[in-house]
Amino acid sequence: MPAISTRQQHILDFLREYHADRSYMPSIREIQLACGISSTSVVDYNLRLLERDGYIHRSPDISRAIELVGESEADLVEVARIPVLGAIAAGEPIPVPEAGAYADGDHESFALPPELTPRDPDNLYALRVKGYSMIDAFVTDGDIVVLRHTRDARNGDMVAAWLPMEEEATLKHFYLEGENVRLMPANPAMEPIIVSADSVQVHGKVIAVMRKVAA
Amino acid sequence: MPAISTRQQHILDFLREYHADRSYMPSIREIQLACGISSTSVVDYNLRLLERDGYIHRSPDISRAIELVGESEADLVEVARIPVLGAIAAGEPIPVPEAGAYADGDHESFALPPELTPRDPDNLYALRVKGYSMIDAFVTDGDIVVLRHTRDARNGDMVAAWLPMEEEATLKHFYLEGENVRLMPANPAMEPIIVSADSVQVHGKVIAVMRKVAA
DNA sequence: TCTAGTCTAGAACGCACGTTCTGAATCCGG
DNA sequence: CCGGATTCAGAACGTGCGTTCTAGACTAGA
Repeated sequence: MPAISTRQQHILDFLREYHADRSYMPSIREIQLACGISSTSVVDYNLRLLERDGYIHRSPDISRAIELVGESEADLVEVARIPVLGAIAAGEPIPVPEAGAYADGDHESFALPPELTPRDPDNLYALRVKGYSMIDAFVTDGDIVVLRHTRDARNGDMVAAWLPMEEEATLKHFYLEGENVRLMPANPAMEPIIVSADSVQVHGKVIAVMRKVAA
Repeated sequence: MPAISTRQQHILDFLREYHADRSYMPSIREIQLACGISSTSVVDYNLRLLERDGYIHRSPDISRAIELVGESEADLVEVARIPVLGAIAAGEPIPVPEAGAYADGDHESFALPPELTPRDPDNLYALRVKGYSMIDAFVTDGDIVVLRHTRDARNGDMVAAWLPMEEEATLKHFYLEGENVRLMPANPAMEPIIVSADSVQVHGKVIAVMRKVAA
């Protein structure tokens, strides 16, 4: 990447700033005005140099057809926004997603990285873990668990379940065995729980877990 | 959001497709051609309706100044791309980031969500956890740990450390106490390790942990 | 059937804007 | 000191492109 004059740097900065507000690019004359340049030909001249050096790309005879190559455009990734519906703790009922809670900004939201996003990013929501009751699932206080809202789990899925009898929320692997449900901790050293199928409320499948340790 | 005619839907689709290739918007006449419309005034008419209904935003008298409101533009988030340098396991040395390994695509990369991104996203890298030796840090096989490469940790930081004497890699909270270093498991039920300061290689601070449980 | 509303056409207008031409500073190695 | 490369100015040209005017086609309700 060749060196760059201060005037060219000034133009590049203005392009970025302008594009951040509107989503289109400035005209030659707007660049001229903003950068205090006395002639459109000078703007054109410097834009040619910027294109030759690979900083921008232009399409001839087309208004505002300047593209910033690489940089910001490549770091932009489409992510799924997931609402954080509340907290999940051992002794408290699990917050239930109301209809229409997924789309809009009533709740704090969280951007799931593409690597963790399922093919079908619908019906996803997140809960903030409160307390240390779920360490057997390698989940601790402050973690964010991402769930898919569904009532039917398949064997082996990790689910968020509410046990009405025990009044307890938990994260366990789910196995349906006849009339009963076996809830297996992820940590094999812990004991499984076996309850009747109708005394388990499956709230969703666990898709991902994320934890911020430090800044 | 009011209903939308097929012609307007056609125009919206073309706007998205066009903007995906180039990063600017088509002119009225290009829309006319692409959508098989016989007059520029019809394009203008439908664009007015689309703006009235909140699908797009236009700036008068400015070429190609159509903005798609909400949707894709809002779901695009700037994320930090972090290289996954390798695996971290109990008995294997921790991979060391070589100079220049951060920027480019020699390695698999991972997009850290903005909520977990520190103010200063430099010197970050990620390791994939192999095995079950770090469950005392609530980290299990397959997890991704995000680290900041630094040799000096402050007390209380969770660090990735290599113990040459024991030939062991571990994730522990770091406390410097005189000549010694106390390494505390995140799980208070486990016992701390105390070693001399010069027999600990701190490889980095743990920034975040993420885990994909299911699709 | 009349009429108001919506949608479509064709054409022309006029500014917006990329481009180009000429010429003058400024910089630099020989 | 000099001749080429680089950068800057001013002006004019030609077209890209948003806008507007007029009017016809099609629907739906009175």
